[in-house]
Amino acid sequence: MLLKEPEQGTLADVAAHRLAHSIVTGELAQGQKLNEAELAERFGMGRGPLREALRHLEGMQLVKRIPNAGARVVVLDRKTLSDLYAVREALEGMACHIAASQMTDEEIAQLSALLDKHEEQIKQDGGKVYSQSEGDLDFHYQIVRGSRNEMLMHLLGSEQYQLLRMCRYRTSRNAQRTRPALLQHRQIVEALANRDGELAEMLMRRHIQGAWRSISEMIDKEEKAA
Amino acid sequence: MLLKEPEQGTLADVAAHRLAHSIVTGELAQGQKLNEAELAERFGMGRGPLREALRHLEGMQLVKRIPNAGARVVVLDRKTLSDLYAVREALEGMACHIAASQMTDEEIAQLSALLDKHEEQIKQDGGKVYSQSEGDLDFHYQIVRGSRNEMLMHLLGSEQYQLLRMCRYRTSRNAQRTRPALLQHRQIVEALANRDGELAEMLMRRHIQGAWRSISEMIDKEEKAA
DNA sequence: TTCGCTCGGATTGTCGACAATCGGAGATTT
DNA sequence: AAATCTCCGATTGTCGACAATCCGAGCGAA
Repeated sequence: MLLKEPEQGTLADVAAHRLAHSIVTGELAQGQKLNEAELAERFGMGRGPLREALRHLEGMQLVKRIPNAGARVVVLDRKTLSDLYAVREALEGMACHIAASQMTDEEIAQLSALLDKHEEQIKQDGGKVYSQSEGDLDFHYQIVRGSRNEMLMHLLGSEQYQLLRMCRYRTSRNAQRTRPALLQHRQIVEALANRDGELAEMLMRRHIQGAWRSISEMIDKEEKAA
Repeated sequence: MLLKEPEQGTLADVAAHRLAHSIVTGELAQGQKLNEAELAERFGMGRGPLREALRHLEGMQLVKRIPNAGARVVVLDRKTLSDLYAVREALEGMACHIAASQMTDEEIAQLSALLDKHEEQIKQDGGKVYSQSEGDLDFHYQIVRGSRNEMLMHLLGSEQYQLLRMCRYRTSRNAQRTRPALLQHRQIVEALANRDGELAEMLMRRHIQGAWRSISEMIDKEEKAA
C-alpha cells in the first residue's frame, strides 16, 4: 500500500489522509467545495487540525484554496493531466536510469516477482485491473526507490503524486492496456537486470507515453459523450 | 523577485513567506528548532496561523516536523543537494526542450535582454553576484515558464524550490563560476532562438551539472575546514 | 560514579468562541 | 424589467485557554 501512516499521529495527519483518500477515490467530486465545519464534524475533530490538513493537501495540489473563499477539490482537466505525464516521463525516466546502476540484484529479483504476481492476477480477473491498480503504482514506486534519490521519492512517492492515483482511479474502467503494460514492465526489468540504464530509461519513457496516449483517448471519448 | 505575495492574504500566508525568507537567507540556522509560541509572538499573531504556515513549509521541504516534538529547519547535507541537482537537471532540461518550441520570439528576446542586464551587473560588481543571485534564478524560471507546463512551474517555481534558493544563499560567496555561467546562459538562449530543443536541453543539463560540480567542491572545502 | 526513576516545566496538540469577510436574496431606483 | 444597493446568513480567519505529551533536571539506589 502506498498509504503508510494508518491512523496515528496528530489529528491533522489523519484528516489529511482521509481527505486525500476521499479525493483520490472520487468520493469527493472534482471541484467540490470543502466546508471546514462540516468536514471537521464528520471526522470528529475541531476545525484547527482540519485547516492544517487542508494546507497539507494544498501543497499536494489535491485542493485549491482561495483566501476567504474556502478550498475546492482540484479538477483534472486535459491540460493538467498532460503536464503531469510530461513531468512523470522526465522524472521516472531518470529514476529508471539511475536505478539500473543502484538497485541490488535482490531488489530487481523482487521486482520481477512482483510482475509474476501481477500476471497471476491478470489471468484471474481477465485483465481488468492491472494497468490501473495500486500494484502498477507499486511497480513504478519500487523503481523510484531504487534510484536512492530522496527528492525523487518525495516527488513521485506517497506525498506528492496522489494526483496520479486520482487520475488512475478516474480512468480505471478501460482494461485494454493491461497486457502491453505488463510486457513493457517486463522489458524494463530486463533492462535493469542487464544494468542498461539508457535502455531502461527509454523503455520507461515510452511506457509512460503509451499510458498518456491511452488516457488521452479516453478523455476524448468522455468529452465527445458530454 | 520570485517572492510574489508581499504582505497580504491570510496571516498564515504571510507567516509562511516570512519564515521561508528567514530560512533561505540563513537568518534561521539549519537544524534550528522552531518554537511555535516564540515565532507567533515575533510575527504578532496567534499560534493557529503559524501552525498552518509550518504545515506549508513542511510541504516545501523547508522544515521537518516530528509529531509532538516540533519543527526544525531542514539541513542541507551533501546527499540532499546532490539529489536536488539531479532532479533539477531532469526537470529543467525538459523545460528547456519544450520551451524551445513554445516560447514566443518576444519572450526569447526578453530573455536575451535579461542576460544583457546581467552582463552589465557583472561588469559593475566585478562578477561577484551573478551566478548565485536572484537574477540567475529568474533566468531559469523564465525558461520554465516558457515550457507552459503548470506542474513544472509549481515544482521549479516559487512554491517548491526554495530549497534551491537556500542552497544558493549558503554558497553565494564564490564568484568563480559567474562568467562561464553567463556564457552558458547565452548559448542556451541561442539554441532556443534557433528552436533547437535537443541542443537547448543538453546545454541546460551541462550547465546544471557544472553548477553542481562547483557547489560540490565548495562543500568539500567546507568539510575539510571543519 | 553511574545508571535508572520520578517529577516538573515547557512545548505541542486541540478545542470552542469571537471577529472579519464574502456571496446572495431581496428591495429600491431608474 | 434591468441594474444597483443593502443587508443578512453563512463561512472563513483568528485568538486565547486547556489538555496531552515529551524532555531534562534532580534524586536515589546499586
